Parts: sequence; C-alpha cells; structure tokens
Amino acid sequence: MKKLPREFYNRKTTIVAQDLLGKLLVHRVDNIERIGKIVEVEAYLGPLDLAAHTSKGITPRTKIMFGPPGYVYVYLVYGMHHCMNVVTEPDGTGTAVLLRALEPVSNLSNNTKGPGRLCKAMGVNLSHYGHDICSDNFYIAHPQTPENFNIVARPRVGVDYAGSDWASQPLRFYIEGNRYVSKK
DNA sequence: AGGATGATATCC
DNA sequence: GATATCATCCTC
Repeated sequence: MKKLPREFYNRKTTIVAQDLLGKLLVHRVDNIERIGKIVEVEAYLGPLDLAAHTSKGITPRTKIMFGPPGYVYVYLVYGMHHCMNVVTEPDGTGTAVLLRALEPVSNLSNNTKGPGRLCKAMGVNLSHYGHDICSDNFYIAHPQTPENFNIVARPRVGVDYAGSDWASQPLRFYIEGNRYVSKK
C-alpha cells in the first residue's frame, strides 16, 4: 500500500481536496484493516472562510487545524455524529478537508455515505482527534489500480449560516456518478 | 418534518 | 454556570 506522504497535504486545500478523491482511507484496529475509497470531500479554507470552524480563531477545539498538515481533526456534531477532517497547508494556516463519503473496499458496512456514517463505519471518534494520518494504523494511500473519473464541484452542505458569499462557493467535490456520494 | 444529544463558544 | 448553536442522521 503506497501511503501518501505528509507533503501531499502541504498544498492548497482545494487541490488536496480534489486530489483525495479516489484515494483509500485505511484504519487498522485489532488487526482488522478497514478500507474505504474517498468519493466525496469538502474544503474549509481557514479563518477567512466563515463556514470553517477556524473562522472563530484558535480555540482548544480548532488548535489542531492550525497545526502542521497531515493530522486528523475530529469533532462531534448534533450531539451524536462524528465528522472527520484532514489538516492541510503549512503550520498556522487553519485549513482542512472534510471527508464526507466513502465507497466500501474492505471490512466496511455499506453505510459509508455521509460524514456521520463514514466515521461510524471506520470506527472514528473523538479519541482520534489529533491523530497522525501518516501513521501506520491510520493513513491514506494510493489505490493499486487508479481509475479515471470526472470531478463535480458543488456548494458545501449545511453551511448556510456562513452567509451567501461563502455558503455558495463550490468547495464540495465528489466523483461524478458514484453511488456512494451522500447527496445529489 | 421533527427530534435526538453533547461539545463548544459566548455570553452573563 | 446557563444557553444557543450546530460541517447530521433516523424515525415518523
């Protein structure tokens, strides 16, 4: 499995987001390797992006997003669902990519469509906050047989509170025609 | 269409 | 320390 190096994440967030499509998210727990292909993501562009959690500045919760790239930002939404992000760009930038949907590849349920179900299927919870995504048990890899696909860009989901300027930006990316994309 | 359910930020 | 607000999902 060819693991993505930390440098992969140390680029423009919109580039990283689109480049993550088709890659494999791997999480090994108790010698069970769960693998899912990333089919849908959203980019969050830092303090200026009113839809990003980092628009509130550095807090205990957003601290990891202001750190170096290649680490996991996990948080709880609506009291019951976890969402998983990967930090991008250099130390101090406050940017990340939200993973919204996977296509099951290995040891996953069929319920990987949507950020909450994605975390549940992969076994991700708050204990993974700050975890290194370049580590041996939790990482993202190149697929062995890459496929060609078209990328669709749409506005992000559930961020109307950010105001029309940011809410309307096409920062949600997904693989065209993939049945595991969470919304049409 | 509405409720669940808890961490977090933002007030007092 | 109280409360309003969620980058959602499930059930009705």
